[in-house]
Amino acid sequence: MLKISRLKDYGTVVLAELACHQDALASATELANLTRINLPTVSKILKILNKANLIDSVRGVNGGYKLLLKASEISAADVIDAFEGPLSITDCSSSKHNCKHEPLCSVGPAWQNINASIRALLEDITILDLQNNNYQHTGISKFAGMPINIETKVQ
Amino acid sequence: MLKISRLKDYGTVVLAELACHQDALASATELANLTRINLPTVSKILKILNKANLIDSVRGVNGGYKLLLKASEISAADVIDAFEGPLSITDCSSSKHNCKHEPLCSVGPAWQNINASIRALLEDITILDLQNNNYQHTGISKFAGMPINIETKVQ
DNA sequence: TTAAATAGGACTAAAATAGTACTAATTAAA
DNA sequence: TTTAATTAGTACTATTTTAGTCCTATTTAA
Repeated sequence: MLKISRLKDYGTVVLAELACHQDALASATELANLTRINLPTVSKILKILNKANLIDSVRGVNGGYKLLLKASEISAADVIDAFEGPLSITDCSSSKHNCKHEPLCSVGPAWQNINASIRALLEDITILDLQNNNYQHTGISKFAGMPINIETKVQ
Repeated sequence: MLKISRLKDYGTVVLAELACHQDALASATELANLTRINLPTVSKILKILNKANLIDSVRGVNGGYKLLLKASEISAADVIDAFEGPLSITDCSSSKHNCKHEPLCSVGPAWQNINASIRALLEDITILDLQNNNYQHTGISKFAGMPINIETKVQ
């Protein structure tokens, strides 16, 4: 399936929530309550986002987290990168080539372009866009009735 | 990670190989040799593609597979659909909503638009494009030097 | 000194994925 | 009519990835 993991999805939710707090600190506990995501999971996500320099942390009593950048300056691609480094749609769409199939693979190079396109798409979407749901794409209308039917799984 | 599975990637490779054979039948064994993908795996892929009506099969001695549509008529999205049904970038980007977070989730609706955009992108790419590596996207140049570094894993 | 909070890492459990193996059905050709 | 080549279908196992939890250390305000 072409998908981002649940943790990354939650990552955007937590960032969006942090954006609502502007420069005020929010603790992991508060964020867990606000987002209804379990505390240990929120905590884990915050550590990852912090390590990726998307948020700032303050330890000790009354500590917490806040955004280091504005919501409009954090892209969906940044979030994905925070969790695992730059994305790649297939193993061989990476720019490093050492796939044993490569000499025979007829489709590899094209995936690299596709990968770049998807990345470009995700670079253009910010946490602010996600919050406001103001992301629009010219091609959307074409798929107005498209049959998406992945089951929703909650923790 | 935002990625399609290896099996789907192989699916495009096998389809591209079949496209080279035009209307002649190619057996699973031949295709395995040509693509260097293990026979049992190629066999599994062919069954899936057949079930999805992307290819035709003939049983018995001298049997094999061939494309049902032209390479220019099969999109990357078709291949993904064949393996698992329509794609969805996050659980909640589906049009069916029963996520317990939904009443509080600030980002869900936007993911649905992003999902549609990525799907539109993949709908526009055909097996022929993949073969010829002639897929081009206006945004690519922007990411010419982008740091992709996912390790390549081969079977 | 204490309590609230983050940091980091280790661990377990669950889910997804890949790959393999086996049996049945089909068909051309000997 | 028998045999061998070939696909169909299904079930199984192993591996990998992901999610989630827990514990201990560190920091800091009160």
